[in-house]
Amino acid sequence: MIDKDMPVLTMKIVNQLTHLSARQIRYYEANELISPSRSEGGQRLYSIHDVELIGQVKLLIEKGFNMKKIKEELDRLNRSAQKSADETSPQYIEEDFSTNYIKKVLSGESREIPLTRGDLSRFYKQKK
DNA sequence: ATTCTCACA
DNA sequence: TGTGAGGA
Repeated sequence: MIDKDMPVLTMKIVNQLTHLSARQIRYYEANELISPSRSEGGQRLYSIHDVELIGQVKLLIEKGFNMKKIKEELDRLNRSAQKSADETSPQYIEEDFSTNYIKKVLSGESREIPLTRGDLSRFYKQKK
């Protein structure tokens, strides 16, 4: 199982997953919209959860929201969705399709990854 | 080969 | 937001 909060994705992978530039992704971080961890060498390591967040940010930007508004919106969505998530155990990705998919990405076996936010969400399952 | 920070002829 | 410099 891969925990959704495990920091295992490099910038390159996230670029492919989100179709966003490293510049844009770092900019989101500068505005406290995401909080990737760092490797010993200082490289950012993103979790699946981070990627989902980035996808939401991308959508809101396309709707014309500025960074301040997006942060407020994200916080609001988080608070309402967190109440139910807090009581449950950590979320996991299904061991079959999504895990194999992630492994392909991590191994570099899969180069082009035309995924949209909507596509990505289908890889996850809420564990109750 | 990748990513990081900083700064803008 | 892009991009080049300079370093890890």
